[in-house]
Amino acid sequence: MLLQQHVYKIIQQVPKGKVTTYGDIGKKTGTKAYRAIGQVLHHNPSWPEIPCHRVVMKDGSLAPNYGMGGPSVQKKRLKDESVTFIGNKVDIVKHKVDL
DNA sequence: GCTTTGACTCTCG
DNA sequence: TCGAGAGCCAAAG
Repeated sequence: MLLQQHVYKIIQQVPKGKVTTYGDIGKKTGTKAYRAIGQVLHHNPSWPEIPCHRVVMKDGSLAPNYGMGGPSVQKKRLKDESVTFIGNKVDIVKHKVDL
């Protein structure tokens, strides 16, 4: 399966109110090209299909160059899904989904 | 068609 | 503990 499709599938498996990391996706897909995952998400089709706001860095930080108005929107969306924040980072310890 | 760069992570010094 | 280098995939120039 293409890495792209695999990544999409993993993200779709993330339940509401939970988040995942690039590293986890990479491990799940069995690839070490974490950058490719970000690249794929950058060119993602649309929101409902690919909730890239549920994908954060390993330490819980949001993407610095996040589109659609920057990380603020992503943060807002996550908050709307009952995701707690620690300063400007996601509470990855509590919300990191264990696939 | 090849080269460069990018929403990353891990390992070594 | 912090900084630098390597590895991998995909899209754009």
